[in-house]
Amino acid sequence: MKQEAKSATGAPTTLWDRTRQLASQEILKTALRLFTEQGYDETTIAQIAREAGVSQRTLFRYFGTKEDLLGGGQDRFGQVLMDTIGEQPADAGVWRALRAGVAAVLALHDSREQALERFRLLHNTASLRAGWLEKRLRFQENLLPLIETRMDAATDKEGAKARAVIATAFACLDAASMTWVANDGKGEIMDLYDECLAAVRG
Amino acid sequence: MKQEAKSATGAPTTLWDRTRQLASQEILKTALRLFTEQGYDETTIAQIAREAGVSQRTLFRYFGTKEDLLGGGQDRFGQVLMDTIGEQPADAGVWRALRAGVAAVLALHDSREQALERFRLLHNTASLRAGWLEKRLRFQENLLPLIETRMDAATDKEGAKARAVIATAFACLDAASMTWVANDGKGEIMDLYDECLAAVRG
DNA sequence: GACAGCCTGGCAGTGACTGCCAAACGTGAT
DNA sequence: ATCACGTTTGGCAGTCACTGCCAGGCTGTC
Repeated sequence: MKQEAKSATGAPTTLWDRTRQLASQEILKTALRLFTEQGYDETTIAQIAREAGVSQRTLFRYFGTKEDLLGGGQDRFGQVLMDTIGEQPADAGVWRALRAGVAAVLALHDSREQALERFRLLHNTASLRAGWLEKRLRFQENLLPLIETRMDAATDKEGAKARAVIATAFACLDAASMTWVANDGKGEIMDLYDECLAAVRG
Repeated sequence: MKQEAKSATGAPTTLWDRTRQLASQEILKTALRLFTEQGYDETTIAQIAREAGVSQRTLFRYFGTKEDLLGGGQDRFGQVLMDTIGEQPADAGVWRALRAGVAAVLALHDSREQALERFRLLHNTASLRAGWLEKRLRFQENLLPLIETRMDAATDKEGAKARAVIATAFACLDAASMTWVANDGKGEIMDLYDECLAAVRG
């Protein structure tokens, strides 16, 4: 726990760090391959560990849960979301701020293909969906204070309205990404998002 | 599989049916008690089975999963939702129809206290929340055709807008029930729902 | 080169959940 | 009352995700 890690320019990376990263990538790659090949539920941790060349115990040390093997940096999503929304000008409305956050998160994907593959897996696997929705709820809760300050906070007793607004934004993202996947990645998710939000807000 | 069960007036209920129902209720009662006493995650299936006087195997035959032990008839929720919305007059808008559905589901709870207890458990237990959200997503998907016909369906390629509208309604229900729980059951959920929807739709 | 520290693998255990099988029990006909 | 039949039940073993614990190996430091 000595915090030696140099952030950007990885000059003084120790061998450990490099090995760690290598193993991590290998595990992630193997997992994603097996998931898409045979499905999430049909792939066991034992199999991933075996094919990645590590022990189950080690795999669990890198990724605490099976879900974490998909969407490597889900925690990063939350961070980017918070940061982006926080950086929006104070006079930008809630909807504009939320839109910016959503766009920023979507921009995080490495490639269109990877994003499509992830979303497809996500929307077609019940167990994954559940986990994802849960994690997302936590993001929403973190966002609450940020959004509340952008609304007429005083009259609101317990943040019900702010919660509803945030949840609606995510609901539109959901609808948009689902439709995007159903159309095999045709068009832009953000366009769909805008359409959805327009349909909701009349 | 002889379909002998008489629907309403249970006159010709066999001993089997009665025993079944009794056991089912006993299990459900025990589970709810233990969940509220010591928490969902801290309660094991073994304990519930022991205290309810049945084997684990039997418990799993009655309720397929641990989650099913809470919210005994979650499937019924979906049914009532569909039925109610289907019965709304054709010229009622989507929002009115959805509101009626939400209200009908909320009216299904035995008592205010029970509803509060359930919601509290739900909102405070990550694993439960996940399962609930997942099940709800399936309801939403079932609702799609019903809502789509009430919107200008033709222009919509893949039901993105309908999905967004439905998800938004549930998002408001979420925000409302969360706030309701936070306020220890003060006020009416439907009032909060209306407030939330108003905040979203401007 | 030696000591300290992290990383790894293996092992045993927990908890939800499932398939299988034999025993117990309700049910309808004789 | 009894018998055959179908249902229900409990126990057992097994799978899978996941967690502590411990010994052994490799790395970094002095």
